[in-house]
Amino acid sequence: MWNHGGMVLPRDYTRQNCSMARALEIVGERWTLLIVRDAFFGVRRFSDFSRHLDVPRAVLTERLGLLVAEGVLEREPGPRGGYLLTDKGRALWPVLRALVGWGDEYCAPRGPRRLFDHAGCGGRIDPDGRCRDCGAAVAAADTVMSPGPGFDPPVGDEVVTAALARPRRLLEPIR
Amino acid sequence: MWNHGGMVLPRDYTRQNCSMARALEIVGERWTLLIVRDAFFGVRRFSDFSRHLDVPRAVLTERLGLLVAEGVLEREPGPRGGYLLTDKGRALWPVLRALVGWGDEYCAPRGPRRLFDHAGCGGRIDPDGRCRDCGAAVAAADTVMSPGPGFDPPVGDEVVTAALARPRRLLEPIR
DNA sequence: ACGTTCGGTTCGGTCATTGAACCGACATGT
DNA sequence: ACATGTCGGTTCAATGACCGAACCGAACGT
Repeated sequence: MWNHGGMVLPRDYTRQNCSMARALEIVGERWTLLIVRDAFFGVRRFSDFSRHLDVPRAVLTERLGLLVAEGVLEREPGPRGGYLLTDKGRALWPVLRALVGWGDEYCAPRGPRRLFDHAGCGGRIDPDGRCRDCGAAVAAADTVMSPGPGFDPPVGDEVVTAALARPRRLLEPIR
Repeated sequence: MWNHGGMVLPRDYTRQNCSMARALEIVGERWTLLIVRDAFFGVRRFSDFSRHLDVPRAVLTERLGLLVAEGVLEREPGPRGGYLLTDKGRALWPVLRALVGWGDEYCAPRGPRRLFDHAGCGGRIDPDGRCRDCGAAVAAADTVMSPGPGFDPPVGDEVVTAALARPRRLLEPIR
């Protein structure tokens, strides 16, 4: 393995002299952003990430460890504590929102799969993160996510999949 | 190889029922977002991407081919035509801006490496893409990028690296 | 005409990812 | 007490992706 605890110049985006390259060293690997997305959706436990994402558990172990080491997630105290987003992790919300917005516009012929509304006033949230009604920049914690027209009803009976089929406030734990 | 020209359900983020997973199928692989970033910076030619990113040329060939196949880039006509961002590609700018903003805030102790200003009125552009002075949402084509306090002066003498050390308007070709 | 650059392709070695099996600690049921 | 299941991982062999270097024909510079 390449990193974990040692020096923190992994891959070799290093020479790029660009903050995006640094950011991608942390969240640019396969599965990582999907793990962070699930954390925004309220997933906190190893087994829930594993079942919902269907990622190999060895990879999940490595990614969660890296995200904790980089300060994106933190471990809940206790023997079987979950993984929670830190401030640094919650600051990734604009990145995820922008990616979802792009995917909705160009990769979702039946329209958005998930809609994001401002919990305060109920207005739809624009692609750039502003409430269409009150104009405020809306944080993840004030965002309510509901299934959109492109949403496919889930087939499995997992707790996580089922929970995401109903309107939910972001960051609220699923269990 | 897994895709290229055939059906378009590569990897297996497929079951995720989320536009972000679809987006990551296109731009989530190693190097891809850095290639797109360079395209915003005005890079158009295979050899310039290759030199500036120091990516293996076989990988660059594959990534450029995939981005063209997905409609993010298009090929300039002619024998040695460059790679240009399409509308779909230019729509990725908010994603890159958000990533750069996050990296600047959490991975750049000496401050931002690149500053983004509104070409119209000269105001700094906020992390969410608005001009601090005039309040408008600024498109990439109206953005001027300059070196910031965290910028390290380049060592090499490549055309691309040298060009990025001076203020430049995004999407303007480097040569 | 000649060397150089461009835009790749091919190749072997290395590294990462995958799916499956395995594991101890803990909880639950009977 | 005992069995059975869940949780949070680790280990392993096989596959796939990536890397660096070499090679190649077509276009360009002079």
